[in-house]
Amino acid sequence: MEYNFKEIEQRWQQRWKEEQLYKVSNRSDKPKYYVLDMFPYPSGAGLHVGHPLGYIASDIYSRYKRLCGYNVLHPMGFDAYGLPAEQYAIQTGQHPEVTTEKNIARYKEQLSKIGFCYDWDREVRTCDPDYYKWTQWAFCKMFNSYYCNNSRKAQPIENLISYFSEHGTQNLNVAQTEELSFTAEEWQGMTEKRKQEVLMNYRIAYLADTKVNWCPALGTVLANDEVSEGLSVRGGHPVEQRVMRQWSLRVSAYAQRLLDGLDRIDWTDSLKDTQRNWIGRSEGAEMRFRLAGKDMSFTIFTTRADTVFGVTFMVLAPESEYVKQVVTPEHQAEVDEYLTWVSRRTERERISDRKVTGVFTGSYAVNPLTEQEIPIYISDYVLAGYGTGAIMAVPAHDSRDYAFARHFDLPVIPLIEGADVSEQSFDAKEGIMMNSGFLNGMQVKDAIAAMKRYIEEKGIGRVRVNYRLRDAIFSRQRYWGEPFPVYYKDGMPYMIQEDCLPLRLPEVDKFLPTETGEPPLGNAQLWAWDEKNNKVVDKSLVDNKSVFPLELCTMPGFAGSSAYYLRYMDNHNSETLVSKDANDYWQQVDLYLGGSEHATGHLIYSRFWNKFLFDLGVVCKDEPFLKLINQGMIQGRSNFVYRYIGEGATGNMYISANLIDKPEYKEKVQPIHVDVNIVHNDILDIDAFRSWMPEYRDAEFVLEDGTSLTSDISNDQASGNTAAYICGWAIEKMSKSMFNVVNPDDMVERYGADTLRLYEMFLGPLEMSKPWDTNGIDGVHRFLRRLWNQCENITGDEPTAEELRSLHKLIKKVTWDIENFSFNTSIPAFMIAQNELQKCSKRAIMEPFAVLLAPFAPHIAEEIYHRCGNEGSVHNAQWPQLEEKYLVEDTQKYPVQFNGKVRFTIEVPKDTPREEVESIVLAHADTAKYLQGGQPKKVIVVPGRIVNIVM
RNA sequence: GCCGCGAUGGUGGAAUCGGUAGACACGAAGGACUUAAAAUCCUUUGGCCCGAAACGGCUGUGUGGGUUCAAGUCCCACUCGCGGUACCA
Repeated sequence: MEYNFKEIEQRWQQRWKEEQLYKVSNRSDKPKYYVLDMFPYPSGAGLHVGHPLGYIASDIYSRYKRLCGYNVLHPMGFDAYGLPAEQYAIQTGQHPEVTTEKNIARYKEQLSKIGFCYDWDREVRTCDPDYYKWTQWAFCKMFNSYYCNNSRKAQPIENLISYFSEHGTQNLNVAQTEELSFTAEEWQGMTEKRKQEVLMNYRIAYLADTKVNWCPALGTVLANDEVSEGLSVRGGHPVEQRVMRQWSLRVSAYAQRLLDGLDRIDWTDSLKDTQRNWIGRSEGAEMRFRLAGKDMSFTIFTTRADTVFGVTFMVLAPESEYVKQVVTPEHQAEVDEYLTWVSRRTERERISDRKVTGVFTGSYAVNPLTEQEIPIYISDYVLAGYGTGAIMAVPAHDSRDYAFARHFDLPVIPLIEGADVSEQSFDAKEGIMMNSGFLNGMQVKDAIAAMKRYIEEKGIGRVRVNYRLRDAIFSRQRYWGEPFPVYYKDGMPYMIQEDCLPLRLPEVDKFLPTETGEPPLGNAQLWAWDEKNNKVVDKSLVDNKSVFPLELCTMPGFAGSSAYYLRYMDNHNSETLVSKDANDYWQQVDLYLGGSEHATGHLIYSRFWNKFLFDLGVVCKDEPFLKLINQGMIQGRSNFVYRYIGEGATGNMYISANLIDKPEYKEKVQPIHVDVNIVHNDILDIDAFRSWMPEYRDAEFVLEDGTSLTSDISNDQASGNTAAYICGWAIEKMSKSMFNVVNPDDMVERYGADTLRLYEMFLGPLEMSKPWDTNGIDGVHRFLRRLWNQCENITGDEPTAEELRSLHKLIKKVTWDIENFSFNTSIPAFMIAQNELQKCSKRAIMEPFAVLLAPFAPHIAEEIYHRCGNEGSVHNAQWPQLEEKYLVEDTQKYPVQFNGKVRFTIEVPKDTPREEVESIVLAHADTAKYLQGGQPKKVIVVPGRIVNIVM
């Protein structure tokens, strides 16, 4: 009987659905295992063949764990808020909800065809009010919390308020935007509004004027991880710097815990390194520099306290608070001009153009150690957001300071013996100090420590740890996102009561900013908060007494994706984000699979979010994802035709790939992308090409054998031309514009889901990037067809020792592979076993075979399992147990090497002693031949492995 | 620049603990079956050399060194490719 994959797959998918095979309970005696795929954004383009790679791997692992007796949670849902749907809405007027709904339906259809074991009853969507209720809830909790550095956890803001009324800021050790100082009396004397302003300095979710990445084209602010090389990651639009009042999350408070936590989780080193770099911890010192002739000082941060004796100038960031205090009247105009120029530069210009710029302020600072006066400059190579926004410049030992000093002709004082600073700075933290007073003769490392001590003793500064990690900007001037549960009273934000959540996203008549430049929610009519009745009312009712305006920004993409893994544990719970029972049972994600592109975004934010919830006592684990695997990208394999552009070119003649290096065509052809779907094994379907686009209708070709094919088709047929047009190829990103997108639906249609799943795994190691080449898929499809035919009539015969050996070899291999996420090597193992067993259709062999195959190819495995006479599902079976006794062989093969080269092999009884193996080899007829009369110097016998004779 | 990852036939890749490099699959070539095609099956397939033949020789895992009886695998230096990051003091 023909292997009718379509019929088999549809039938079983239907039946599994009816029987709710994949429904997962939160109550079970079995041990739990939680497998999670990264939250997909349902884009309008649908899935291409690269997307399911990770899903297939996680599906295999989930099914394997299930067969091993675990209760496996393997959910799927959608990160449904986001820019593309909204941009589409702006262009077409189609409500993003409608587009999103449609895209999700398409994704689910595509996913279900591939036969994943998701429990769809647990699906979540970030745009669902029942879901974003908990996003808003967490935000309120963050607003009402501050971070205590002593207890190293988030605390209720009330604790801080009572501390202030008793002690003011004395001995306060908490995360804060800037260091404030006031007494208990001063606190008590503050107005309500002033108190609220002060508290903003400490809240974990806070409103502040911050320098943001503003993207004019998208009309919104973007987070650092949403910007790459000065362009928005989504859409590639230019981004500029602006100061705006924004919601932020005090992620930086958790910097140290985010760093420490990395040591306790099983992620790849590269991913951990990326996060460590992003967090960017550096230990250094803050030091106060007095202003010459003024009763004023400012603070800088340095990791090279040892170099104070070499400071020849100071530099402030253009945005630094200190700038206006330092500029002298004579230099005001020049400084203003510079500041204007800097503010006009886009981020992109700043990155691409590295020339030295800056301006002198007219003021001098006093070096606290040498008492020398040194000029203060402003330059944009100093960043306002890091350290204190001010540096002491040591040109001899910092390349940026060096460039600046050379440009402005400032002195360079070398501080390390033997360092040549005539051409460039000496940045390495090594060597012996000189020109440095009491540090002279010390190693750099000791000098840094000594200077830190000195600074603290003399009260010039203090030891300090800085992090590169910034607070996350949390406002977006967009429509399609979670609304903030916030209204404004006297200019200060207040949270909507918990029991009134969710605050639903209102309807708007257009998705663009308002005429006054407010975000799209400014277009909503029903968008004001009635504090008395606790409900949303028409904004015309705003009286600022009991009815107040609501926040107009929405939350960013990472808001909804930061705690979704918790919601899957208990997605129907309307009382809490996740019940204690459910959380205690599922604990955390055991295996998380997804792309490494989330290293500095989602994977930082959700670790932060989870730690905050952990501090609140809502979750029992302080790390969300125990083990994480990055799947590699599937790249596209593009095909090209080569248009002739040399002499006499018609612009419509194409040269076959292997001819283009010939002298008559070399450098006279232009490669043009051609749709990979009209190319098979690099041979162009000429008719399909001619009808692909009107411009190719009369295309002419020079074929592989050098003959030409004109547009006169009858002529070609008459000549009986059998040569082909061969296309060139290249590995590129899979994208529409390269015409190399391959759709999983087409693959399922042509080969079936089981073949697609097997082939995606067969392509190569999960973590590595690899090109998709449909050409190879026939191989795995043939394997399934052979297997199908082999299982036509299952018998009850006793298996032979050979057959049992093949089976148990397979059990051993596949079990090891799955445990080690080496899925690509399992497929050949199945092929080899099938080949060894091709005459075997015994139930005792094929039934366990089917169970082994079930995680990889669930449909055909189910069919074979049922042919073996089973009623229940193969997916409820038990993973076959390896029995080593079947693998034991009674003989042992030894390759025999002479000077490391294998010459022949011998076969001896198993467990032949080393000495005996040696004498057998030396007595072997061929040995004399290879010794060529010489004597072996040494004979190495590695028991069970190899023999090497050294001559 | 810095950090990370990678490089093995025409192609994707295998070699899991330092022990027969190229498993498995694609492609290609040849053959069987067939009126024919498709499908299926069989043989060959890293390169070079010798030869009537081979269970024949040499060479071979990006480059150059090294350690070892033995290196794709370990060490040192380098080249190229991919990804991340970018004035973080």
